Amino acid sequence: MKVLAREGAHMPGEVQALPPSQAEPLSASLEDYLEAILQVERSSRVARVSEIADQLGVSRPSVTGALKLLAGRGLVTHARYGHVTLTEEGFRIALEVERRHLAIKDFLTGVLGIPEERAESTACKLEHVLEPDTLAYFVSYAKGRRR
Amino acid sequence: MKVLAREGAHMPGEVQALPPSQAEPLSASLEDYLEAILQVERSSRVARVSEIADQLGVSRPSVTGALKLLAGRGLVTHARYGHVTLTEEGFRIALEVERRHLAIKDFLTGVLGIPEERAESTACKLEHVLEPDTLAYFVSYAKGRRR
DNA sequence: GTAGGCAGTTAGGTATGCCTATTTTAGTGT
DNA sequence: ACACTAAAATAGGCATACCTAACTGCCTAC
Repeated sequence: MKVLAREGAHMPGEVQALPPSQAEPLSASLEDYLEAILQVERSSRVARVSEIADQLGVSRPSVTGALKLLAGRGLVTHARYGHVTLTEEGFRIALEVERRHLAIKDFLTGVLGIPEERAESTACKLEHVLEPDTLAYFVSYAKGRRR
Repeated sequence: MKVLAREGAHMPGEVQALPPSQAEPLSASLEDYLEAILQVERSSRVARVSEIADQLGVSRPSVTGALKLLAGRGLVTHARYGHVTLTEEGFRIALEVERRHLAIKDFLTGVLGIPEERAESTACKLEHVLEPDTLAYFVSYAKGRRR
């Protein structure tokens, strides 16, 4: 019973000189940063490093580092000592992540009856783990049940 | 809207001179190793490093490394160049992990109708993410539905 | 009894993601 | 104008979890 290779596995076979500008899926962590930036933008108009840090419960240097990666992929704009802005593409992805998050949370509260707060934190984790078409099963089950 | 601190966060506040022999929850990865060892033990009587490596799709050195950690926590017995055996405690945990895995898989296939193979790989990921009492909601929902 | 071969270990390295401590910068108040 | 402060960036580290390459030890076949 052979199990699939791990996600994080290091595959030096096909070397990839350039940084993963596009393509290559975002890590769970970077998705979280995008989602957090979206939320901070909404509540504060402009996103600043410290707000993002507070939102995610990480240190500011961690945010700075993540922003560098996201900027490298063209998902955020971020001038030194300046504000953080989602690019069009970054915004699109952030919305997508948020959509998944809400769908999962709805399932957990609506179908399973898990309390709000627990559903929230669980959704945070599930949203990075469920493949899109797997998530679709959750969504359509919830929908069928509502009908 | 403050989010909880990340799981992997480095918390040097309370220093911990000794290695995490007991206490401290196992990482997802180490749980996977325990589960894999259990399965290999069942199919081969004795677990060997290469079988565990094959089972998980990782290299042999990765297994050796993980075994060192698990042995340090008293969860496996592992003589250099010898067989790997789960201790009583390791066995208990491995069973628990497997139980969670199966419960999740049952939910995915039985309730949501997700196909076997996809349910299997999804369960692998969910099993490390769902808190015990959250999992209980999944289980009891499936049960209520069966009735 | 010894030579190979293969399982297993060690050595060393990469990637991610986080941290603290320290420095730099920009904006503000006087 | 300039000093101060608070935010942000660097520098340097640690933990986890992988990898490849190279070495070691065991066991078997001759």
